[in-house]
Amino acid sequence: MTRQASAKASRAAARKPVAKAAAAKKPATKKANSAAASSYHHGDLRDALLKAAEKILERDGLPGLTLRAVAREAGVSHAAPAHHFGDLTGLVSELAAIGFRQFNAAMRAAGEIGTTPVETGRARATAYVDYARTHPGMYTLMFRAERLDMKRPALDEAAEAAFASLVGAVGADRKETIEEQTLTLDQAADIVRAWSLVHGFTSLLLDDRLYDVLRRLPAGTDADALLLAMLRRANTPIVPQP
Amino acid sequence: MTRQASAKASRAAARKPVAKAAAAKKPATKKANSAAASSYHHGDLRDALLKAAEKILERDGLPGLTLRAVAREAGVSHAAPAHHFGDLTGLVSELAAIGFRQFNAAMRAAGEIGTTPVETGRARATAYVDYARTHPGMYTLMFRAERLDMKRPALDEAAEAAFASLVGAVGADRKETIEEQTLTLDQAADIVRAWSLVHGFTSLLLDDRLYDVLRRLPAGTDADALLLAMLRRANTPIVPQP
DNA sequence: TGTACATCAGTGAACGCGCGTTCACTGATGTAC
DNA sequence: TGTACATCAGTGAACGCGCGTTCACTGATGTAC
Repeated sequence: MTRQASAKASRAAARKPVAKAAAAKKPATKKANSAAASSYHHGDLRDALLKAAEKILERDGLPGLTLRAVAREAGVSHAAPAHHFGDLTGLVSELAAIGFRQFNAAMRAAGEIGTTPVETGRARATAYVDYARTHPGMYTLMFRAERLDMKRPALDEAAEAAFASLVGAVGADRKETIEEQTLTLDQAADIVRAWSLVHGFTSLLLDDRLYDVLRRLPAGTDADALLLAMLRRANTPIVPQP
Repeated sequence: MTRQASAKASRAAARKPVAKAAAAKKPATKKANSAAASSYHHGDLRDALLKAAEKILERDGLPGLTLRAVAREAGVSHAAPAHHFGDLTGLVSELAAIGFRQFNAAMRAAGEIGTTPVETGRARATAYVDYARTHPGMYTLMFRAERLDMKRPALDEAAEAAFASLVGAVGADRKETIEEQTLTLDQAADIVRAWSLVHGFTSLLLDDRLYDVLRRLPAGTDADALLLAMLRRANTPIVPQP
């Protein structure tokens, strides 16, 4: 079966099975489920569309993420997503907000690890790269999509929260509380330095640009080892002092 | 006049003026110009298509770079680019190779600046960011286009040459000649560290993600100042030693 | 010097595709009475 | 408890758009003789 044919088939049939599955799971909770039990009204389509969008994003990449593809994946008519999100920018921006929340949660959890600043920093950096590797589509969407509307409240809020975490972490390394509203040049430099280092590594890794380095290393040295080595070296001056 | 209408008009008329202009410029040099003087055979269409592609890339971004748009910009039929490059991947890969050559030349020129390693490193980093800022489309194409065929000889060669420059520069900082074929983990760590730092900064800058930092800095502090401050800080440990 | 001819760069019409958007519609929901 | 009705989530047909690809073709070039 071709992909188109399969999509066509599911378009016709998917709505009912989905509704039935939901109904079978919790058949009695009427108030919460009455909508989902129907085959016409989905009940929680907005959420289902976002889940479908994430799935497509990770499977087919950003170019595959279209309103029609999302509708297809969710088994609804192709006009339904526009109903909920207005246009692709709307959907994609809401999806990115979810990404920032996931990402921020991972960062904060990692911040609890380790007893020394060095250990904690390492844990955070590793979590950063890990999130990007397990959610490459999301990461790409969050950090380089031209299509995002950063002024959307949900997205703006989530992105600001992630930034605040970064600022807090750098402040902790500097043994101070950074007043977020006005940064000194030194504080900004440290923030941008940490961010650039790990974001740059992540970007190069996702774009397959570290291959040239990795293949020249002793067999068995993987990206994780390279990241840790880089972080270790990052604690020494780039240019040796005379 | 709408963009479509204008494109339509130029499609019909552009070939002749172009040929005439070329003929007027060097009317006598027969051998070099006999092809360009004709209105049917372009003479150097391959080159003209690449120039048109670069123009579109910088003006409309990667999504605007299509075979048809390139043909339109060059004033030839839309089937002509396929004739020269096979498909979009071919054209885009050749274009990226040009980008890597430009980029590498800029890096090497910057490497001549400065008398101390710190000054030279700063010049190189600045040149790196400057190239990306003056050629954002090209930079994006080179470092994140999924569409590139890195196995194309021209592209592979140009990208490898740029990488070799980086390795050489890091080797100079380490006061050693790095044998490119087999890296130690420490050498690789330093290479990736320098690259990640400047590539990360560049990516965040191009994607407008440094806005949150810049707007919190004293008025007048621009991206250049932030870059220099970051490089200065990068010569101290991330986490202060106890 | 002139002519015939192979080559091939570039044309333009045609095709099918997937997309976003629009819009009159349908059918389930929940509230007012 | 039952009925009427407003609401609105979701449908599906239709539209126009730009794209890549194909292919028979045309017209300039340069070489062979």
